[in-house]
Amino acid sequence: MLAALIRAADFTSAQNLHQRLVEAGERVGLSTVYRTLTALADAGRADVVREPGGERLFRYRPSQEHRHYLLCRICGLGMPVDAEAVEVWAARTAATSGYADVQHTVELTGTCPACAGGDHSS
Amino acid sequence: MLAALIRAADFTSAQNLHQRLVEAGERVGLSTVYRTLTALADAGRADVVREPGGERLFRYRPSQEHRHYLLCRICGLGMPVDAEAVEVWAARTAATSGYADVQHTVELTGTCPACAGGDHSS
DNA sequence: CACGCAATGGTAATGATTTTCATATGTAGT
DNA sequence: ACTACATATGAAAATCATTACCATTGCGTG
Repeated sequence: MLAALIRAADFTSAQNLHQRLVEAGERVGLSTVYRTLTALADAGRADVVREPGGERLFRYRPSQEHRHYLLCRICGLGMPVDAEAVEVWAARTAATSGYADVQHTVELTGTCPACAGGDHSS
Repeated sequence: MLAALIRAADFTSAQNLHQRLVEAGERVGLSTVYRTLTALADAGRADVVREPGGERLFRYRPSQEHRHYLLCRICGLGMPVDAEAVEVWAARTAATSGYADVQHTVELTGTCPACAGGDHSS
């Protein structure tokens, strides 16, 4: 199942992943998918973003570092972005705000070149 | 009902707002609350953030500009932050990414001075 | 082999949001 | 003033992802 998530290589919802596994013949329960995904996220080996609809999307992360992504609103293609500036800004804001233990969530969404310039209308 | 949202002065969930209205004697349906809140958000007169639990929180915004907030994880107190750096970064990232129509979501969460240094343990 | 223990999977419960639909409210036209 | 039509409203039902339960399975140990 970890294999499946890695194979997905992009942001996937628990529902979607489960469905794909079942269709692939894997005998796995929705509960287990959620459990594994949540565990992965807790362990810091998966990134989580929240879809407008409220659904949570997971993506396997081989490395240890904190990442941010730019997701295509049409096809869902996710692209890691360099968020150094945001990290710095977040740290500074945290420091000057008086708030403690500040965490941040940054999500970019757009239309990827393929979908944008694209001919999805033809 | 708009009055109630303004009176709240801080991030409030639709459910919460509705409950408060009903308790205040206002005869209003949950549907209307959602409708109004969504309309406000669409019209750009309300900010929306998403709670970890998946709940949507709304906050009235008098001004027209795009804002970002730092929310206290304990008491929910929201504090507008200067996100100029993020805006710039987002714009630049949008430009270099090849993605079109890039939007961004930035949420900071932390523990506000009152809750942090606080004596919530005594 | 019996026992315990943690992981699993199916199902029911939860909770927020959306949809539906019949009703009330209001407006314009006659 | 009265009817016709559009719009906003509220109650309840439908939806959907996620979580909680619980009986069952698989496995290692005594």
